[in-house]
Formats: sequence, C-alpha cells, structure tokens
Amino acid sequence: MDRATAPRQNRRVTITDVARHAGVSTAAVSKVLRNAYGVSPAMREKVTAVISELGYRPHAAARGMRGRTYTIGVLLDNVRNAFFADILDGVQDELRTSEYTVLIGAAGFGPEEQARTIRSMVDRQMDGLILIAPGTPRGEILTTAASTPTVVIGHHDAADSHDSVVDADDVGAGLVVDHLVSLGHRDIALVSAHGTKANRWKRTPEIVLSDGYLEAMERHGLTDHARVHHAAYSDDGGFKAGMTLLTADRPPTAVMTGADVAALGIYRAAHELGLRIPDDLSLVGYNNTALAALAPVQLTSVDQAGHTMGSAAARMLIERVEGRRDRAMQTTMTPRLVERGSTTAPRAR
Amino acid sequence: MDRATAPRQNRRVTITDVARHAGVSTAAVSKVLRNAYGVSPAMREKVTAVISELGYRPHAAARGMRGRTYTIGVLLDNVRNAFFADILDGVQDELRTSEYTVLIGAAGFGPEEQARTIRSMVDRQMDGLILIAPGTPRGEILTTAASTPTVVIGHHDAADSHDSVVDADDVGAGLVVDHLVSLGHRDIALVSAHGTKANRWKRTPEIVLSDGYLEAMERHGLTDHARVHHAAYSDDGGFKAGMTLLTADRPPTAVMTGADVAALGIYRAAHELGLRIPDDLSLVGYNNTALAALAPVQLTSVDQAGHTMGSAAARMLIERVEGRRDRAMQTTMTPRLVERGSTTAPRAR
DNA sequence: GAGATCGTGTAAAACGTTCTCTACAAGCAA
DNA sequence: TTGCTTGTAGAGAACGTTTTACACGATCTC
Repeated sequence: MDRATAPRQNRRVTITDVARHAGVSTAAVSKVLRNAYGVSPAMREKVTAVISELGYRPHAAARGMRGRTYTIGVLLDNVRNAFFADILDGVQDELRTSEYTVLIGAAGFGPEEQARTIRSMVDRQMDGLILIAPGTPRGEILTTAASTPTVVIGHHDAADSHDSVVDADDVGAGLVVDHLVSLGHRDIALVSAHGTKANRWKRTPEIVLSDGYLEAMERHGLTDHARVHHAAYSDDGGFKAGMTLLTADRPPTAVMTGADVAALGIYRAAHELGLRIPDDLSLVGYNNTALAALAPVQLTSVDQAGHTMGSAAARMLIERVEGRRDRAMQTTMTPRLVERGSTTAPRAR
Repeated sequence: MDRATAPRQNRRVTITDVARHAGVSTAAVSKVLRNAYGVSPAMREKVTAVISELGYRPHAAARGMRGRTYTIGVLLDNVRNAFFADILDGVQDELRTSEYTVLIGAAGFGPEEQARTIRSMVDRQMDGLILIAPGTPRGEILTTAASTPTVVIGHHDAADSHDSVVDADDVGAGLVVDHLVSLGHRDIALVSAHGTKANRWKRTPEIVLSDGYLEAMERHGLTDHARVHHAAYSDDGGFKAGMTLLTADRPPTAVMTGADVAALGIYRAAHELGLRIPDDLSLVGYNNTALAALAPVQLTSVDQAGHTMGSAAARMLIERVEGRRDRAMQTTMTPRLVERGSTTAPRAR
C-alpha cells in the first residue's frame, strides 16, 4: 500500500478528526467539550454523536498547553498510612462522577523529595493540589499555592493563598485524656511525632495534639504527670518509645499516641516486657484506622473522619479550580473517641 | 507601571527564555535537556548555567505533545493493600535517582473504573505504565500495551506486548500446605478471592494460588479434604468466610488465605465463635504485610518480596521506554514462608 | 427602518516543547 | 585545490488543544 496514503496505524483520534467528521470547526468541538457558552443544542448533539462514534478522547497533555488538564494531584508521604487511605477515598468519591482524574504522588518523608513531587505536579500542569500534611517548608507551599489552587490537609496554619482542612487535634487529645482520667489513670504519657517547627509550620498536627494533651492534663491538675515522648509514627518508632517509657522509674499506666501504628509498636514493647494490655497498660491510638478495629488488636482510638475530610478537601479545591470562590477557607472537623478493649482502669498500686 | 512593559507576574520560565538568555537557539537548549547528540561541552555548560540561574523547569505538558512526559503511571485498585505499598516502594526506590516521576492511580475495584484510570494515564501521555493485577478485560490491556510500554504485575498470563512480573503463587500455596501438613493438619481450607475468568485473564494470582493449593493437597493424598472458599480480600470478607467455614459440619483445623487482611477477618470470626488461635485453629495469611508482623497479630504468612517485584518492574519498564529492549519478558519471584504464632499442631480429636 | 444587541459559529493565533532539516565550518583524503 | 565527512548549531514545522477576535444573521428597541 502506498505509504503516503495509508493512514498511520496508531494515530489518535484528534479534535480535528471530530471537527472534519461533523463538518464543523475545531473551535466548536472544543466548546462542546468544555460546556462553554455559545453552542446550539443542535450543534452539541451533532458533535457529541461524532465524538462517541469515533471514540474520541481529548489529549490531556495538549489541553494542558492552553487550558486545564482535568487532573488533581494528591501529595502524601506514604501510602502505608491507613488514615491517608481514608482521606483518599473521600477525595475519590467526591470526584468520581466528575471529569477530573486523581493522581497520587507518594513522595516519602524527606522535605526535598516532597518538594520535588510537588514541583512535578505543577510542571504537569495539574489543575489543583491536595497536600496531606506536607513536610516541605511552608514558603514553598505558599509559592505553589499562589499559582495553583491548593488545599492543605492537617496543618493548622491558615493562609490566604490556600484552603485548609484540619481535625481539631487538641480536642481529640482532650477526649483521650478525659477518658483515661475517668478510668482512674493519672500517669498518662503521650507519644507523638517530632513537631519540628524548622520548616516554618507553627501548628502541625503533632504540635496541636501535644498542646491539647498538655492543656487537658492541666485541666485535671495532672501537669506534673504529663510526659511527652517523641517517636516516629511506625511500629518500630512505637516500640522504642514503649521500651523507654515502660522501663522508666515510674512507668505510665496509660499511653496515648498520635497514630495507631505507633500504639501497636508500644503494644509489642509491652508484650516483650511481660505487660498485658489493657490490664497492665492502657493504650490509645489515633485516627481509628482499620488497624485499630482488627480482632486481635481492639485498640481504643480517636476517629478523625478521614473520608469526610477528603471529600471536603476535594469539594473546596474544585470550587477554586473552577473559579467559583476566590477567598481562602478553613474547615475544621471534630474528632470522636472510639472505645475498644485496649483501655481499662489501672491496677491498684 | 505601564501594563504593556510590565512582565506578567506569574509567567513560567520557558525554554525560550533560557535560549534568549544564553544567546542560543531553543533547539540547542532542548538538546541539552535531553542529553541529545550534537552538543559541544561549551554549549552544554553555558546552557546548564543559565537553566539553574533562571530556575527553569521543563513544562511536562508541553513536552508531552512531542516527546516524553517523564512520567510513569502505576495502577492499583486500592492503596489499603499493604502488599501494594511494598511494590510501590520498590518502584519508587528504583526510579528515585532518575528523572521520571511516579504517579499513582487508585482506581477502585470495578473494571470500568480501572479502565477509565488507565485511559486517563494514556491520555496524559505517560511514558510507561505499571499495572498491578488489573481487573480490566485482558483485551483492553493488550490494546494499551500496544501503544504504551506496560508491565503487568500479578497475572501469570504472558503476552508479547507487555512485560510481566509475578510471584510463583502455586509454589507459595505449596509451602503453606506442606507446613500445615507437617504440623499434622489434614482439614486445610483455602480462602481466596473470586478468580473470575470472565475478563479473559486465565491465570490470575487467585487461580494460580488455588491450583497450587489443590495440587499440594493431592500430593499429600488430601484431595478429599480440600476446600476452596471464595471471599473478598477484606476484613469483612474474611469474617464471613470464617463464619461459614467454622460453623460447617466438619470445620477445618487450619485455614490459609490469599491475603493477610482476610486472615484477620477469619481471626475475628474465630474469636466470635470462642475459638482460639492457634490452639483451636491454625491460620495462614499471604503477602507477609506489616499487618502480619504486628505484635498482637503474629500471623504466619507467605512473603512475596513485593519490594523486589516493584523494582524489577520499574527496571523492565524503563528499558522499554528508552527503547533498550524490544521483546517482552517475564520475571518470576519465589515466595518464602514466614512462620509466626498463628500456626501450631491441631488439637487431638 | 436604523441601529443596537444577541446568539451562534469560524479562522487563526497562541501554548512550550521536540524533531527534522538544512547550514556551516573544520578537518581530512585525494 | 576539490570533494567528502564530521561535528555543531539553528530555522521552522509540528504536536492537539484552547482562546481571542471577529463575522454574520436574526431579533429587539426606539
């Protein structure tokens, strides 16, 4: 077959093909695609018919050159965190019926890696960004948010360039302390991640949680019993923290943590030291992930409504992307205590 | 300030800016960016200097119109699956030092949702795709793979259009059966996901696992004791399967599952029925996720080396993307049994 | 009935890259 | 010298969309 006349095998159907087929201009097709103003019902019908006949799909990269890419980027440090999965589900559910695609960047924990990922998303011309507790310096986020609609989840620092969704972590800490105190505990320790202020976030979830814990302890007149131990939110981080706390001079009778997975590390430490949960030690997690509900685990935890946070973030973001709102807003969710088998009254001393 | 002369505030630095600044053509800059042939050392140096001076970053969407986007897409059904997280880590680690960005699409379980996500990735002109056990009809994948380099993880069906990375699930099943038989078990049930062949995958992980289980049982002369129960890989799916199996006329003394999380659902069912693990029931998971290792859980499981699978997949994919290989290949990993506290000899009857 | 307005459609210019040619100079062989 | 090769650089088209500016006819307003 003559090479010149043969249609190239794998060529995509383009907007030009659609336009030619329908006997209209590409501009008209573009308008139909974007539900833009100035197209008659007849035109719309004709064009959509041809689109489905030809199986046309807009080329997102080409779109990105002028208009939107219809892509939302979600940044998170690690997919292992089950709480993030809840948030993600909320985002996806909210956007399921829309024409937006959600793409996730799992950047790792390093600030530089995260910054790289965020830049990648911007370079790919994503329409909007949802950043889950970014570890990147705050200025970097503000710069990004200045040019791309952005929602920050987790950090309590508000800004007028981006929207925020947070959980009232201080209230959550209070719920836990109240619960433990009502059971009779007084030596209640908190295990939380390092709340580094170095990157200019003043109110990370960890810091707010810690503040809430200290306030609650003070409220109960237990300031002298308050103890905050820093550890990574991982099984191993929890284990080390547990070992340190539980072999101390006067070990706590109850430990609350900022993440379920860390609580399970403490569980392991307790186990190793011959302590039983909850008889010898009451243990409380945070986020109420699927982990906490597992039969062998039965961990008392604080529910953050991750799904709702995710869908709220998505809704807020789309408002901004589509220009329906031009002022920043913050959404705060209220946490709830979920009591399970890992907490009980302390043993009489 | 005169609006016409004022530089537009948020304009990106483009390749043209770099070219102008360096006093060269855009083509030259492009060549430097891509390490293409035909650039003198002096030119390279001059251009890279200007690039970093101006903080230029290539516009990925624009690149996508002609060449690569330097983006790798990973499709998975659900981020909750800890095994996928292992794979993902492998992929990321392999690509960390490269110029490629990994973006994840969490598509959900429906074939149509997954197909939509795959199409999104193709529309975004991604350079290569890693599909983790896609539920999409096989033909759809073959079509995609014909135009975009693709690696399929999980399905054992080989094809000459895409590469594959699999674990020898039949061997894994054999390891488990051997282990349980050596402990004295004879009534060993398998709980696995539905291995629907409807979408033309003939050798999904579930099917291969199930076949391996049946073969192993036969090898031990236990064909009559073999029992396969289908359930979703979730806590709830496992729970229901457990309830059915454990309340049957002659309940199994050991249950192996195709996923750790399902094993934990069975744990819950056993718990509810007053059965203790491992005394009354031996339980084996699959994938050896972080879940299995948790202190309160201690689940015997089969390790699939997810990290290695991920990095292998990434390496294979990049070879194809960069045209260093033009024939399909399959990589098979060998599973390993990890014994923990959830298996022991059956009670004497 | 003149002008203004409105609704619908198109032509053509962007957008920021890559890629295919072509040009040119320098070096080399005859 | 002539012709050939090689290495380097640039001009300009192409990629598939959106957007801007404008044209045209129909309807409205006075």
